[in-house]
Amino acid sequence: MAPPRLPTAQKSGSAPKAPRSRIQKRNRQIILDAALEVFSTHGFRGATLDQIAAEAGLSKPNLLYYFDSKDAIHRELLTRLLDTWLDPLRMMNPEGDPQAEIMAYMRRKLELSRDFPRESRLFANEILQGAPRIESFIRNELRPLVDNKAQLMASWATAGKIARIDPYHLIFSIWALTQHYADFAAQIGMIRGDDQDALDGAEPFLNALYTRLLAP
Amino acid sequence: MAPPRLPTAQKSGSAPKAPRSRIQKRNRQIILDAALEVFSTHGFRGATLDQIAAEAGLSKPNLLYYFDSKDAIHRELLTRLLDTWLDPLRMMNPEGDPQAEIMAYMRRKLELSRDFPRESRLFANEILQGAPRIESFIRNELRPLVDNKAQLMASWATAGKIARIDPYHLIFSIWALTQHYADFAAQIGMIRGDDQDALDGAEPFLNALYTRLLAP
DNA sequence: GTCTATACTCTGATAGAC
DNA sequence: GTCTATCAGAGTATAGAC
Repeated sequence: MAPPRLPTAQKSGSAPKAPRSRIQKRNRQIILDAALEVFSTHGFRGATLDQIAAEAGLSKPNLLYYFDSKDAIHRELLTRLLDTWLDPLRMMNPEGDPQAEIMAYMRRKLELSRDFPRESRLFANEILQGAPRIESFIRNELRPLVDNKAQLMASWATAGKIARIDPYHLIFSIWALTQHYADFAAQIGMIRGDDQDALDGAEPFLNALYTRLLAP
Repeated sequence: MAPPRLPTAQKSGSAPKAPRSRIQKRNRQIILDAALEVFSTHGFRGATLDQIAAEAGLSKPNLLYYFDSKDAIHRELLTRLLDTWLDPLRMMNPEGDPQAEIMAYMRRKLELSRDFPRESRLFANEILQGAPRIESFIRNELRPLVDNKAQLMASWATAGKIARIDPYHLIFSIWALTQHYADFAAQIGMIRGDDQDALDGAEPFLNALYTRLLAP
């Protein structure tokens, strides 16, 4: 029951890495899995190589044989994460049915929280720290995309296809409501029980919420 | 323009502390302010006494003259925070108008995010780390209160005073939407600009959202 | 490729002069 | 009450045997 995994980042601009054997790939992946667990819980500075090594079942120097430094491990995780992070919003189709498109975006984000809660917490940790490592990503990639989709939603509102609500806050609300189930899972688990039930109830609730909010 | 401050925790059960001079109180408060800034950004383990000392304008040994340890500073901040954290939900009045009571709760939470964003991030950091230090608070204080108010809201729904929606997810949604503006302020600032505008638009949006959601 | 040993820095905390 | 000096432990990273 291994957790699903984000695709390997393959930025076309990055220099080609040295070829890696199967054992290389395998161990790098084991390390990244362990590091994701630790970084997403404690943040960059709060995490230690000892914890990651213990989680990975490898020795600390062995970690540093596969990655140049603690920072390099963290950077690799962030790169893979950001590569996928924008996909749900990118997929919003200007030609589709406005209400259905927004509902589908919300559901894609909720699925991301369900399938990749650790990645969501890794992202949350970065933002809480002031987003020092991903500021350029937010300004140069996320922001233009948000501006573009906000404009699209504004045009839908003007056309009477959806209610006249602030598109930026609509997007923020989708982020807040979906990511909350991953980022605050510990709290929700202590209140509602650690079963799936809590998350199972989220989808119908959010469906009802956005159905009512978007109706013109 | 000092930020507003949470009231000093005065648990009736705690042992009376030694009397403190004015300079004692003043410096302890300066340290707590600095520590709140650092802990809320980097989490407990990511924060260092050096950072806190620099932020407070005091020497590191001087910090430890006023507090027994790094942990003691952090614990004091959490205690003060939790003491206030439940107030908005506690104030929800079973005798009041259902829709108005829920809207008022949402607004009180939004005000808390506006006035105490660092405290919100301190709390978020704790939850992200799995809530190790506040687990008993969540299980023994927050959970019973949430159960109680959820039951109240369920009765309101049964009586046809509000829409038939899951009361737990309704509460979670209020937490997610209001705290998001404090916890993810860095991201919102990079997308919408660091002005007040972003937060100013939040209240009308959330008013519209919950007005539509709660209507029976 | 993996391990033990270790260098070196950072961090929490203490001692003791003033 | 506040500071300089310093210790002990933890943390990242490297050297070098195997």
